[in-house]
Amino acid sequence: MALGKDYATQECSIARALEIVGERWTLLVVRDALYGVRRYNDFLVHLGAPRAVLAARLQTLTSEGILEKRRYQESPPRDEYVVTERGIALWPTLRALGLWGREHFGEEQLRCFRHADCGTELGPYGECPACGTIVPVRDVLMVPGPGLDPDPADPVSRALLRPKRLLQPLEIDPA
Amino acid sequence: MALGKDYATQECSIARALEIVGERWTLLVVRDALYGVRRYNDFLVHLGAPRAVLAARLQTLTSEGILEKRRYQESPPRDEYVVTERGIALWPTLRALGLWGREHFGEEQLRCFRHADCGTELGPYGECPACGTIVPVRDVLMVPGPGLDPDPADPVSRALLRPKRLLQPLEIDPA
DNA sequence: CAGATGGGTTCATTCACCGAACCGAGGATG
DNA sequence: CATCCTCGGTTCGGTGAATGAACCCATCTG
Repeated sequence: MALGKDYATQECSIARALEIVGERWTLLVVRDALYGVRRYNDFLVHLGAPRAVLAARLQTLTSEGILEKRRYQESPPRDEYVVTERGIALWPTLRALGLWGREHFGEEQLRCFRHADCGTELGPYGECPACGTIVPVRDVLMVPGPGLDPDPADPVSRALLRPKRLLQPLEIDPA
Repeated sequence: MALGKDYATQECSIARALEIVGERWTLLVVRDALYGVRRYNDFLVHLGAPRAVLAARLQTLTSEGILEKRRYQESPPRDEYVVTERGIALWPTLRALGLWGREHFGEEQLRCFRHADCGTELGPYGECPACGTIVPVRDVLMVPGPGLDPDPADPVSRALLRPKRLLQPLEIDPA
């Protein structure tokens, strides 16, 4: 966690994980990356985090192999941050955390996750109750739930209103 | 999260969850509570967190209904912090996080979780592969894995070496 | 050429974390 | 009955991270 006192004495994989993704904003960056956000500016707009903090987080996530920075156009040179397998592997954690948050502190469902192949809503562990299998992240379809603001201010949130598969790059309409 | 900028604009259950359990040390306190730690001093010794921070976290966790503070003896008056159902519901999150940490950053397994009824090691979602059911947290048996230091310095870590069920109050030997 | 865009860096302020010291109630010890 | 010890904190000065606003620079666009 790169603070004065780290979790080094902990001898625990949870602590080790938190050293990497336990800092403020980090898990939300990964969440957005799974939702298909890839560009610095889109993260910035959607998260509302300070620019310096975002830059630092993208840096660490990249060096830890959770995101990958890659050039997607020359002239002007532009990079995007794409989530790797290691980042995708955080999906069960984020799923569990989101479920806990909704069940204990949220009223309405904000986002709904379905098995893209059959349309069934995912169970608590990311499994498809109909097919009886764990749904790969690429086959998860995210659709807005009833509690979500239907007309958000920022274009990234607007783009996230459209049903889309996880990991699919986000398409922002010029609007 | 009670910082200058909170996650309020996020409209997301993950962000809401992180506002509550996303601060430094918080998830480790919950982890210890699930492991059976209940007393201020035991948390202190095992975590190595600053006293003020620990007190603050126990306070928030209690007011959020994740721990419950209760008198377990008069004279001298002593309280313990017992994890509630809401706290127990964080088990899937911690399980997923620990698994991710071990698979991607740990070498050896530090702790092993088994179905107490049949001894089978839990699957990634906390299910028993033999029985085919999700194992209730109370029926999870925690045993030390090969990577765990067999002779730790503090008495809490030593007590956690003995196989024990989750939630079962920790017994520290006087030693 | 002026302005916009994308992706940052710099900087002063604020705030949380840190560790050490202190504190008070209530046994235990001699 | 004076002292020490334990438990569960609080207080406090110092440090380092987060914040938000400003600035920067290369490249398009009009």
